[in-house]
Amino acid sequence: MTPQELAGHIKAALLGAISSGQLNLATEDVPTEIVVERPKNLDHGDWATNVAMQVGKKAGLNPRAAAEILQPLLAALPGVEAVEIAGPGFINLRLDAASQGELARDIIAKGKEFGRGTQLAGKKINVEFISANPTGPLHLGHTRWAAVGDAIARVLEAEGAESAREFYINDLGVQMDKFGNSVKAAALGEPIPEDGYHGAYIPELAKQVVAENPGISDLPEPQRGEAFRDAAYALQLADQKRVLDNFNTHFDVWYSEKSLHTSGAVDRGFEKLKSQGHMFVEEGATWLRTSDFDDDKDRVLIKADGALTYFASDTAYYVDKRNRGYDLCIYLLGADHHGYVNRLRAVAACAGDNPDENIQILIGQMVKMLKNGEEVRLSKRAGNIITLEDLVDEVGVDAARYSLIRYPVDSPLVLDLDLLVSSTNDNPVYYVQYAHARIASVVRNAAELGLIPANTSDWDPATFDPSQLTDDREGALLGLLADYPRVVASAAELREPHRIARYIEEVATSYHSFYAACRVLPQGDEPVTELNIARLWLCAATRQVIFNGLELLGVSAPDRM
RNA sequence: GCCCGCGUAGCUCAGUGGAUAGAGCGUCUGCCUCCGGAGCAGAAGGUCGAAGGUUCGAUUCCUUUCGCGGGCACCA
Repeated sequence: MTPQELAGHIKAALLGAISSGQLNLATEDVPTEIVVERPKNLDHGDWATNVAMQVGKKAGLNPRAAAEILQPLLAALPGVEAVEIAGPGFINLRLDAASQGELARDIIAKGKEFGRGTQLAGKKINVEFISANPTGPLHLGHTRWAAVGDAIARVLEAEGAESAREFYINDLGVQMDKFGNSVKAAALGEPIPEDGYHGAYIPELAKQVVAENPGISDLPEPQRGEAFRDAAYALQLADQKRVLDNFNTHFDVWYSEKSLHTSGAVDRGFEKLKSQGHMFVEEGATWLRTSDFDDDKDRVLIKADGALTYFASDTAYYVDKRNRGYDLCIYLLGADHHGYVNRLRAVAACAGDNPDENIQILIGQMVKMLKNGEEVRLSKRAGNIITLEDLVDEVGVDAARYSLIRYPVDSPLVLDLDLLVSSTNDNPVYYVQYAHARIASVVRNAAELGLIPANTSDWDPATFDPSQLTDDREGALLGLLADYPRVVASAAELREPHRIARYIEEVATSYHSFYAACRVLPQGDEPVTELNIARLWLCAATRQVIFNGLELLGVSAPDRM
């Protein structure tokens, strides 16, 4: 029995108590969602609910009295072994082994589908992240979002949303010209302009541009400058794509800022804003009255000299996303962009949307790398910025992704490289992957011994007797596995994939504990028992949950390490 | 000055109003004749920055305050 099913039963019991007159409560005072949780302390039971405390007051009873009315009704439920009232009015439920163990069968039947939900079914969500200038390698700040943004999209999809990962290419403006001029200068052997780009990748890029474009240095200006800029841009963007692909983050849409202007999207955006009545002209400039909606000042769209601001692109881009059919636009921005939150929300409001529904902006704090106890500041590739590739070179893709996703994004993150390459308990990614590999090994051995087919999809449900799983550690593990769908749902709702990571770490811990105490395979020439088989089902179910969880993080689940 | 985030064990950090506040590291004590010891079992370690408030109940929500980090543009 899953906690969701249990919650349904409890609600039915509650409604039953009302209709039979045992409980004097209006049906609209029945909570729509009954909270069923794993108690922190498992001595309290397998599951706990606080409904009695929620409805007690409304029913004119103290919480314990309300709990006492519900107690016999819950005790009569199939699969419920014991019901206790504790503390201020918690109702603690204990399931019998068979009912609790059924879950393993359910998990194996569902496979990769286990844990997926429908909370966001039918929603089209645009998740925009990284959006770096194509003028250099991706740095550590981008890297955090490369991992977390992708994981958020995966988690949203697990709850039924149709999500698109989108990369906004800032390919317009003076930065591009500075970049082009820097590459050109490097190619021509001239000093790179003071305000240009000085990373070590610039001369390399220059070499490549010249090699691929014979005669480019001999073009007349301004064609030469443009040719350098465009060629370097193409190479740099391709490099960003390559790096991200290698990082297991695959964008669905690469959206060019320049194309906003050439496609007429900017004009359409302005029309939209004008039609909503929030644009005005003052001192020769055209403004958007964002201060109508919580922004601290109005923003310029068209400068007095007729040039468009960057903010104009932002507004057009938002309107364009909505025109492309996204119900919700999520922006994942660095801490240095936090001043954008209110103005972007105001843009949504100015476009006639609901900022609480159609737009969401998440701010990620800074990332630092530590090596030998000191902050790493120098990159081989890019001089004084650390790149995504530097991190991957040091620790590999799995450890990099996992450790970036493992923490909530709103606190600054310090990655200790020495720890991330260590193969022990203190390195969470290996701890989790190890549990997965260990289970795979047990199942492999079982198949070799002829206990069970190698592939779980060939396992015969009739051979599984869940009532065999009576050990406390088996119960603890099963209860934890049952919680997985709820963890995925809350990770999706809160856009916090780190919850998945923390959860599968708990699963790994619980599994190791079970494994140490409960022998799975028969020893020596012992006969095969139903208990052996039941434990194999539990092992396979655990492996599936770890696998599914790692997949939502974009981290591999190896069968051998 | 104004805005945002963060203050939880010696360290790095979890904890979307619930029971005795958790994990890893570090320190200390145990466990390899058999399924992967990259593991397990246990001990010690806390005025949840501070003060008020809301609540049956606050680390969690609100106010004030102290400390730390980040941000303010007719830049991109």
